[in-house]
Amino acid sequence: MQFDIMAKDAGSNARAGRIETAHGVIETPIFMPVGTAGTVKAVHHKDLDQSIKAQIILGNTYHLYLRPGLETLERAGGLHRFMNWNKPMLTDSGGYQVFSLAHRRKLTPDGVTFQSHIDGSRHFFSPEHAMDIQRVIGADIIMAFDECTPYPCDYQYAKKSMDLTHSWLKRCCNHFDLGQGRYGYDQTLFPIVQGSIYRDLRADSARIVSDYNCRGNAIGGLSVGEPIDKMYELTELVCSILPHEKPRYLMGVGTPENILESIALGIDMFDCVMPTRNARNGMLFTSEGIINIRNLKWKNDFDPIDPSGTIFVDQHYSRAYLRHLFTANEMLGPMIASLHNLRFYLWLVEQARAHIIAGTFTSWKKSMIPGLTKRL
RNA sequence: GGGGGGAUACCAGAGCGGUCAAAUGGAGCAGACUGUAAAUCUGUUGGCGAAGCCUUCGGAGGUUCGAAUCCUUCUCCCCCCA
Repeated sequence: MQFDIMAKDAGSNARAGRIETAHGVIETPIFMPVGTAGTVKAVHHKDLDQSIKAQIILGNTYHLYLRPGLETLERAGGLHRFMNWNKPMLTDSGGYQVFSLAHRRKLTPDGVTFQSHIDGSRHFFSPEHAMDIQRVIGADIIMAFDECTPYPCDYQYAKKSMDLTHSWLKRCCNHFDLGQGRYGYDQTLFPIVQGSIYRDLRADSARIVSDYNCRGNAIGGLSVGEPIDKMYELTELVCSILPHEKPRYLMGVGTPENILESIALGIDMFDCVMPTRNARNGMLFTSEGIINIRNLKWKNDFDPIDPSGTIFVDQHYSRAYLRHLFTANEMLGPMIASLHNLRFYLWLVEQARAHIIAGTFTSWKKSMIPGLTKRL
């Protein structure tokens, strides 16, 4: 994997770059649709590729390990071939499940025992195991196994959690270096900065992570309920410490506004379930404002879903029709909304990139924010 | 023609003398959702309001301190036998 910075914004820390992987190029800043279980929910790969223009998608170690399981993934020749997605892919390590499935896992210095949300069976994940599983899945970029620190969190626990993540990072790197890609192409490991909302912890973590000299770095443990200003403050701090010549990935973020603000702070990569999950729940993001398509006000609105939208569904279907699909619980509704939201997110980062290159990013961002946060 | 059952909020449907503005579903309306246990979850649905007050359980009348609940009658619906 290689990263090149093509342009830097004058008025902020935003940059436009290019990541080259074995499965193709990613132009940054980029948003990565989340495909937890080997599918970006409700979206065909053809649409993901040609209409949404996704450049890289996510998979999840924990979910794929449980289903379909390693044997099937290995026999298939890895997740790329299993799901027939030939572009770049990234897998999360299961570190987020340490947080989101906190009530059904047991954490020890050695690793985490999860109780499956599917059948209740118990499975032990160590940092080494997380590396092995991600080797079998075969994503181009894989993530270190961490504890996504919960919020709120007192200083003592935040420190302990961060130290644990660091000790696991060492084990991840050691184990990762011993292995190799099993399908004939290289994989890259990204470490993850933790430290909750504490500036000194975040700074320590950023320095420690930087020292591993990986080819890209991630910031985790944010957007877990802390005030948004805190998230920006800590992102800015961590970006100032992480190496500038390597891609920075802000995990789990966020709203369209969060993404533009974080690009300005120096983030290159994002992922979030928001465009897909919220789409399935009837929320559409547009440059003019946020639409809750189930609301009565759209019942007889026969205008296109998003007149300035850049995917076929935006002009092809009316708001009234989409509302009808949601009201009637028709599966086409969530499908259309998912196509719309993902294209909007990809369009947004494409625009950000173009404006960084053109030198107009800061003013463009300022002009965009009101429309991104307004409720229609 | 004879016998029986029933009418409850938008719909379906509990309740069968005070703890009932009335269970529970559905539908409706609104909100939430940030490295996906999520096509999920939460709130709300007689009227005005902060507690509280006011009008409701097919219509009319009655019994009672008190009625959605008991009695009389009217209207309408369903079932069975001829």
